[in-house]
Amino acid sequence: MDKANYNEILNRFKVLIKENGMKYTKQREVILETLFFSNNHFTPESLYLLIKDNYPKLNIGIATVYRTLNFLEESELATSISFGMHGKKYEFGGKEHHDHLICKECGDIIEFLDDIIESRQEEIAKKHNYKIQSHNMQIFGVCPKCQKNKKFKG
Amino acid sequence: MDKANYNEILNRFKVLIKENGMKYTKQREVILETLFFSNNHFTPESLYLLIKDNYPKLNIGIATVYRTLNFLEESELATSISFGMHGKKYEFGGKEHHDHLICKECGDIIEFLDDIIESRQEEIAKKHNYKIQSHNMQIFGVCPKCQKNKKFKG
DNA sequence: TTGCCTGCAAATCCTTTGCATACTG
DNA sequence: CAGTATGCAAAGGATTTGCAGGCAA
Repeated sequence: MDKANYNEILNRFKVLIKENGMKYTKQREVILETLFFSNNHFTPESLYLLIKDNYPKLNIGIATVYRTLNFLEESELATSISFGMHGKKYEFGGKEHHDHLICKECGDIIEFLDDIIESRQEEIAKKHNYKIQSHNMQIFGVCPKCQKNKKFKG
Repeated sequence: MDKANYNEILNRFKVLIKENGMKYTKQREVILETLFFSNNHFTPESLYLLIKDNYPKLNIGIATVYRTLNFLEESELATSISFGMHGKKYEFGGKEHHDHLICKECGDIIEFLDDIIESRQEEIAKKHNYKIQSHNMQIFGVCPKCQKNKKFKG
């Protein structure tokens, strides 16, 4: 399932690369692949480290990760969220839109989608004559796990 | 009106300063004052430049602006929002909670508050057993002014 | 073979820190 | 007068850029 889905994404990626007069490289492929399959939120550095781990034979530098993430974001194959504390994180961008519930203690992230909030947002933008492009909402709190830990600590 | 309000804030600020064994300085006062009265969203640098402009006799360094903004934010007298493009911005924090509608072209910001969204957020956090602390929502779009400009350009 | 990509290291940007001096209380 | 705050400049951390060699087309 995921696999089939991925091939579609990979094709879109290849087309984008060709359209931009760029070249298809192993590094670029691996970055997209990791974003897609790990289904996680990465800082450029954490993504870089994971790739080094998973593909020990592949030579990769962090500059390439930055460069590729920027390209992927422009192409809407990656999305970034920036939240105060834990820096800017990227995730695969081809998923359905969703928002984030973030633990301020451990940085853990839960994704959610709420139709009511979505439609209110549209209305608010319309009310102010803004042409809505995207939006981005984060709820910050303490996750159940960290609430427990805090209790034990004091 | 604002003036009376400001005195209250200023008192709170002075108390905070005393409580923390800190000292009341002109620089700190001017930073709070500017945040309060300009009712605007500032990067540390833009705030710094405005103050230099408005108080030519006052000697102020950007390090002090950073230091004071950090203190104000901890004390909840300033709030920051970070949105991808236009960096991290601070605003006076004593206002009622609100969210932001941001123009991606010119960085213009409209504040809004929507009760329905607010209550949905509480419910979502509760559903996931998160202890909610804060949240932060940005809608990105193009403001009416920039929509017009775009038309003329192309 | 051409010219884009890469890793590396240097450069840049933003923010914080160390230090000597200035000022508050 | 003691001890904090300041401005400046240097240090730090994150991201971008320049370059010489490597690889895709």
